[in-house]
Amino acid sequence: MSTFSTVSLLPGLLNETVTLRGWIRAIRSSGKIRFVEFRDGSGTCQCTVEAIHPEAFAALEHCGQETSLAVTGVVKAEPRSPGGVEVSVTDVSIYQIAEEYPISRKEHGVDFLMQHRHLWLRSPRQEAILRVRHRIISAAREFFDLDGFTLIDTPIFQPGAAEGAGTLFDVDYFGSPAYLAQTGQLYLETAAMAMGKVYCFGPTFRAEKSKTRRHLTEFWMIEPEVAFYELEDLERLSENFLSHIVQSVLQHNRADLEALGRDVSLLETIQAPFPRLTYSEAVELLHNPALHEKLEQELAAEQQRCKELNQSITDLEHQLSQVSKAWKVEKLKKEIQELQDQVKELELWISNQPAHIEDAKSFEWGHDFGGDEETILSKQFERPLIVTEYPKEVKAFYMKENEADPRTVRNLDVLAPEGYGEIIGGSQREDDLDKLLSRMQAEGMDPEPYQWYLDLRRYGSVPHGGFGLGIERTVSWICGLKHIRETIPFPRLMGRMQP
RNA sequence: UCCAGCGUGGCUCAAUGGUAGAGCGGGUGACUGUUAAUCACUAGGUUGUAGGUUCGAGUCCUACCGCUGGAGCCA
Repeated sequence: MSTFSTVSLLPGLLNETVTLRGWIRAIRSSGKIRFVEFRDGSGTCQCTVEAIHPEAFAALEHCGQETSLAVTGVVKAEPRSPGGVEVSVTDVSIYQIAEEYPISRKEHGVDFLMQHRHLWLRSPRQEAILRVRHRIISAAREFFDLDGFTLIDTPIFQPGAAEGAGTLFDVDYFGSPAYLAQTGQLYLETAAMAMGKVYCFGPTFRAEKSKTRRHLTEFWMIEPEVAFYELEDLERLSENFLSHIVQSVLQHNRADLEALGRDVSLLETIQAPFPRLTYSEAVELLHNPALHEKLEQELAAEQQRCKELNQSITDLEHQLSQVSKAWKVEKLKKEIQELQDQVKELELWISNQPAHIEDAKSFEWGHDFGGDEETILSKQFERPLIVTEYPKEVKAFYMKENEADPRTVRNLDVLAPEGYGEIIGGSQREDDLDKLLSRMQAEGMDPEPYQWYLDLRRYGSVPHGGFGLGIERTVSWICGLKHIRETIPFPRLMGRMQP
């Protein structure tokens, strides 16, 4: 047999002899037959090796989890196999025998898994997330590519700050200071003046000391920038863009989402148009007594649910005291553990919520929304929420002033549903040279290093704008994850660089 | 940076201040349909580090280190 097949192709190869190359996810032995849970990156299938093939049978004698091997055998429809298909193996060729693979099929702690991230990636859950991540990225690029955008790569070493300087990673660039990119935007604006519709996709770096479930120090961002686009155009672009991504994932990765336990019905509603609020309307909503009442009711309902969960735990513990079979005890213990985790999460939410409600009531126009305000606002809608026209003071210098209300700028944030927070931030850009200069002056910025950027306002300035989508927060939302660390193969977090 | 919790075998966890244990994983053996297989046997420990209290410390106290959760910070 000179050609190789993959697990994903097996349903189309019934009764044919195939050779697969991959790894042992698990192996069980039952006297004269061995069952190999075989994975090759394209999928998982069960392989059986019977003692009537003595060489193949013996070859698997001492093979542990993650042993690499090639198997040859006949593909059979088999209802007793988990996937409905299995390979009846006649030949086995071992690449390498793996001994004592550290990640067992039982539960592990976060620290241990993060230290073994390079091996953790082989687990079914991580595979599913990686596939969804890939789909999100390819759908995002497909959306722009089909709409006449040109990909422009912007530099990662940058001479200065586009955002707050306190959050830049500085590097020594042959004796001169340089910084890792926080955004490709300024460069992308120049490219939009050349190509009209452009986007960049690359890693960005933030030195924020944020130790939360939604912050990475290195994350990937895809940023479109379009000449002649104004705020309303950006709103439409963002909702069509997100809808396309979500629908693409639903079309291609439904099995992955289900493996992750994602409530897919919540994603099916994600279609343009999205709800829109101006910042001022959002502040009014936060002050609305009807909202406060709704939040109070929600709090009471969750407190009730917490009580019910505690009751269930008590019931299970009672059952536990009457059960003696080892496997049943294990099962009950696990159920109890899961409920206890839920209660913990719920109690945390319940303890934070009164302060969040107070924050909403006392929120003053002019401040930026914190995570709690974002969560409250986004939870009032099933679809992502577009919030526009924030106060000038809390936003970046390059954002275009709003003519109708000069206290605000022509920007937009898109907040993901279910409390996943801001996934898109962007704006129409200030295209008037004098206004841009006076804005920079007001921020205490030296215009000298930005002359190249200011040239755009000197030579054929036009209205334009763009936004950035954070890939990892999008993955987190679409997969329904609790923590952003699982959204990227090798997360860089405050205080964690290994492996 | 602040607050809280946790550090016990490779992993996940037990252990009133009084002889450190279990499950999984590893090893050996049994079993021709397993699904986290099952059953029997077996090896594996300076309880994060350094001090202190005590007749006696995994357990109490102090400091440090590490991790987790949260707060703050944050296109």
